[in-house]
Amino acid sequence: MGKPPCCEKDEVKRGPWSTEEDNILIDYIKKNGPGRWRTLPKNAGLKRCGKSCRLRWANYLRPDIKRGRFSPEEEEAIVQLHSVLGNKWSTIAVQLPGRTDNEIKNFWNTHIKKKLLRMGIDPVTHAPRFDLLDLQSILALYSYSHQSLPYPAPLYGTNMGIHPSNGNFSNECRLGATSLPNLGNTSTCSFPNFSQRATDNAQANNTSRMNNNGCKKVQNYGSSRFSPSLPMSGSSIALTLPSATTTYIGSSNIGDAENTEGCRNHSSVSYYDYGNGLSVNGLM
DNA sequence: AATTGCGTCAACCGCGCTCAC
DNA sequence: TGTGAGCGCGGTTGACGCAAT
Repeated sequence: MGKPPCCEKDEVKRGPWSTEEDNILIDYIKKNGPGRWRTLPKNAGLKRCGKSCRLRWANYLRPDIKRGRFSPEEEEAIVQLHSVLGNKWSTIAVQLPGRTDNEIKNFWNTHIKKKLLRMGIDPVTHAPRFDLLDLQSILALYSYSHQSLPYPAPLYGTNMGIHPSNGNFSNECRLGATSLPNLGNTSTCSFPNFSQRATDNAQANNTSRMNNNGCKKVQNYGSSRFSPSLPMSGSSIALTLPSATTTYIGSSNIGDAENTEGCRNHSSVSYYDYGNGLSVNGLM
């Protein structure tokens, strides 16, 4: 025997809620508390399905709901939680006070999912997908020379950093870049929601490479003259750079992004030639 | 000014789980 | 133990507003 419908469809109002209906529901729940949704509409005098009442309360009328845009911190938290929990929106919502599962789900589907796809990251597995990448995005995937990335790599909102084993500045431009310099003239690279991982901060603090603003500088390589070949075979991509010039970032922008105290959360990076052959292994 | 395309998000739908009887 | 009510969850839809043409 199938489950009967929760309410007779021709006897209930559907569609957007009016202010009057909202007020009736709020007043009723203030007096009686939430719950008993099936009988609530009749008791409150609403021509709505109980399910609709519960949804309206849970996703919109509840007093503890935080409205407005998601902060970069919330966005990154959602991505990280999703990489562990998958589409468990209600579980994810527990970690984000004031946000509803529906709101997070919508934000994921309309913003984050598309963003990850643009970055060449599979929004389901959170693994890199080279078949999703355009050329510039592929160029964002590189590591130290001939060194495998520690996959599953940090896939989002990461940044230039310090080599995890020797503390030297990294030439690593991890996943998280949404754009690389246009091949040819431009020499900037944008990173959304730039944030330093705790481990990198700790290592960075051991260095003395600070700019005048007290912001950390990070060695990087880049590519106003970058014209690599992209042989793709098997499980690796090799990027070959044309020259072997090592330099530190001259701009303080990267320092701004790295510094967690007193520096702007700027997110642009200047690129300089670094040299050496770089490879990304263990992918695909 | 009108039309079209796209992004956003509130609301709906169906399924599955839990628990009381 | 079986059944059904109650509820929560995740997927999907569609109305609306804005930007581009």
